[in-house]
Amino acid sequence: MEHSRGHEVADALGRLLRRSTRATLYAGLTEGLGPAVDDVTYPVLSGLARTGPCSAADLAGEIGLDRSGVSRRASRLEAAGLVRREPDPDDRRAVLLTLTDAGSACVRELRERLAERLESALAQWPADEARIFARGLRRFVEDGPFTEA
Amino acid sequence: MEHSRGHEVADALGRLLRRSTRATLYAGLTEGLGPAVDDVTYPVLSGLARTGPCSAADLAGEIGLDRSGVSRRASRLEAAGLVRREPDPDDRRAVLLTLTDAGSACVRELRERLAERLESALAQWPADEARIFARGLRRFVEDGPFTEA
DNA sequence: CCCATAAGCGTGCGCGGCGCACGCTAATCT
DNA sequence: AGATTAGCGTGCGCCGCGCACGCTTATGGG
Repeated sequence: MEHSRGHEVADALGRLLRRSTRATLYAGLTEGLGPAVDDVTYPVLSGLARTGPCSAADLAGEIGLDRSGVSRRASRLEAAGLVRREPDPDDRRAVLLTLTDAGSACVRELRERLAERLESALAQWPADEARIFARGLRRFVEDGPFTEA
Repeated sequence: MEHSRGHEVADALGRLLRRSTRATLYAGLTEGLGPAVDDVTYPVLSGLARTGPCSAADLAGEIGLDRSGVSRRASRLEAAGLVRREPDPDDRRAVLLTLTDAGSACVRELRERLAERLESALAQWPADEARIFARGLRRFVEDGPFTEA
């Protein structure tokens, strides 16, 4: 078949990922939140909000880059008062990255803004189609071709 | 509402984009196709296949990065015989990037591999859900929050 | 109990891609 | 015809990334 489902998804997915680097979706999203929070540091905040207090190594595995990068980004966020480094009570080598209250508020604000954009993008869709798409996207990410590297 | 549709999509989308950089989806995809074709040059090939012969500037707009980057990537692909630079017959300043036969074959192979991966990921879904998801994703990318930068 | 090995962390370093800006050629406008 | 504009390739500086090193601390074996 000329246009299988796989091809269709592959095509759309490729364009999606490509466009995302252009960052029309994230453009200006971090406006007014200080220079420390941008599209580079955002994954750390977001991931940290998802996992809770967490070592840099574990967080790196979660968001998919090197431990060193996470550590550096965390340092930037720490300087801005959005992330705190706490000693792990169970292991004196380890350091737990934690969101401060300001950090939590920041990620909440960002998620709100992003959700708003997406909401408006989906607003014109047929309701059940939007519902299935949202569910499908979640399922695709969780059970999809990303399981393990 | 605590978990609006927008939040759901935002969450899944963020994880998707983050995971994609980790490239579990694209990992090993370009195996055996020579050193010139990788996840960096792939967008140029893919975009070129979509647009047909095209200037570097236009292609840059299409895939969302700087003209210079496209030009450099094209040079790599040109050296590998996958892309050819042709003078634009209508404008002697302009240069049209074109896929060679080998380039076309290469992008066809890549799309095939990627589609295969996605197909198998979607295979276990309820059929109509997969269908709606695929349609939705396409719609989301084309009409969605990416229109214009 | 003590020493060797391993785990966790931060950081210096080299690599590579990206965007800006320059110089050049060719088209367009007055 | 001269001036301005558009299109192209490329040199340059910047920044993020992954590797590897040194340090501290936990763990396991003699």
